[in-house]
Amino acid sequence: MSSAFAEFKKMAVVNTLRSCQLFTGLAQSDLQNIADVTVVKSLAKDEYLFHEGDPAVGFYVVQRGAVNIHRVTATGKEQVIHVFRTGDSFAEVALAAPTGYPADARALEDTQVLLVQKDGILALLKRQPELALRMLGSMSSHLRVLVGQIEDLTVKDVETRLANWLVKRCPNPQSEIPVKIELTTNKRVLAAELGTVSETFSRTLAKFRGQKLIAVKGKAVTVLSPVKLHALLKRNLGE
Amino acid sequence: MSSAFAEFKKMAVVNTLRSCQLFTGLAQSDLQNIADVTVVKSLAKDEYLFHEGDPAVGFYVVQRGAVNIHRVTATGKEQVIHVFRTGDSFAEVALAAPTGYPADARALEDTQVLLVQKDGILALLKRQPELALRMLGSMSSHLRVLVGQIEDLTVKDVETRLANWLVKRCPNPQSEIPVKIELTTNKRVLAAELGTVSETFSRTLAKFRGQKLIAVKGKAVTVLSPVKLHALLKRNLGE
DNA sequence: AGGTTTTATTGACTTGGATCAAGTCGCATC
DNA sequence: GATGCGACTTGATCCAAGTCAATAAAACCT
Repeated sequence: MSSAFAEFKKMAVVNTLRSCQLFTGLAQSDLQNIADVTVVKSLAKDEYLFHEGDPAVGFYVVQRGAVNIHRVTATGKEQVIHVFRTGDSFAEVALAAPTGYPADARALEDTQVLLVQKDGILALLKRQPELALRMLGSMSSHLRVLVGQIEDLTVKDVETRLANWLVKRCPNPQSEIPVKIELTTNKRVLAAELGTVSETFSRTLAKFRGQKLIAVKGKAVTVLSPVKLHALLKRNLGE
Repeated sequence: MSSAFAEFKKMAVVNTLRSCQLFTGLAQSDLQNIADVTVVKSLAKDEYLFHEGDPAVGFYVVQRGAVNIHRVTATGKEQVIHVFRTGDSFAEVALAAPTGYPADARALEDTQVLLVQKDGILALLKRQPELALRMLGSMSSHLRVLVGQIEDLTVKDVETRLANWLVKRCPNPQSEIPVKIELTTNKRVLAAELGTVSETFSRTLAKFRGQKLIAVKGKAVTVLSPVKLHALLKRNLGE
């Protein structure tokens, strides 16, 4: 029975792996090989997955929930680097690192992640150069995100960052049709993701509300006119 | 003769590759294979190597000089992401990316770089999984730098960033012995590297000068007491 | 329902650092 | 040595956004 149950669990893992960007298009046999070196981890809300400096045991794929990657400074301030959600992979940096993880990881809600274990996947990579290229690709896209974020934090103001965030979530930024966006986290976390504090976030929402660009009702933000918000964004970036 | 000359050039390339962090410990034959897919590029001061969005033809190793990686915003402001110098590799992101380069690259002085061509190195990586792992390692260290930089930009003020920059350049931060640091670029570029403008940079130097922590004479900055500067740094980070 | 805690909003105040505007120094070229 | 130009310094001003503080509004209990 234990074996049948194990088979079942492995299938579930394979399915999650397949849905992950990093592994799309891989052959079933490859996915099964990866599943063999993978373990499932459950995290309660606010539980830490790892801390900065912890020895790197592998990288992760989010199966359910959300994981906040951040750094804590000596002053106790928390700088959010990224929030990863279902289907995202993170901490690939672990594979190549002689040192530990470069940041902290904490579950924002009840979460399940797959830990793809370092030793196992490294052995696999040696036999599967294609897979190694994929990992390179995944890390490069994370690099891009970071590069973009550095630009964000230094040159754009909060208004621009929020406008950008909202526009990104509109199916068609050229449209006149209102778009309702349901916030998946509380506003303090969202503010941190945008590199600011909740008060400033609140004020900026209020400003947009005053300009009739959005309407807010609890956790639901409605972009009244995507095209107008998009215009404001372009204006802010433009000159 | 042409063949003998080509051999000589290849040897020079191999030597540069070997001195690059990314390739340390590789077998001579591997290096030669890489050299075969590499071309040398010379850049005059201020010449651009590539622009954001340019199709990625490969990644680079600095043989001589310095390359400034930056982004230019719509407003014309330039945010320095990193300055790479002799022996550094950069734009490895090119290998895995379907899109173009994510930033601009410009020579800060007369510079020579090696272009490791995408197609060639990819074919090589497929045959040499070990090499792929090394590249993963290199990218991960870049990722770490970026993560650190995000923290720097958001959490630390200019005074702290400059103190950190200076302390890093002291052989022994605990020492009482003055250390003379020769600036390799003009102060505007240096200010940009630290995420600020030349005026603020100037003021901060002046502040340190007032506290007798440093002495400035042209392009020579002397840290009068590394241990005192280090103490200030710790104090700033501490609380 | 009523009380308690968490989360959001708004106002008043403060500040780091960017920007604008004068200088000043260094040094190359005629 | 004059002149002119870029690099640097210093002063004055302004603004975005963080902090502190006081509600207000939800969410969560028994």
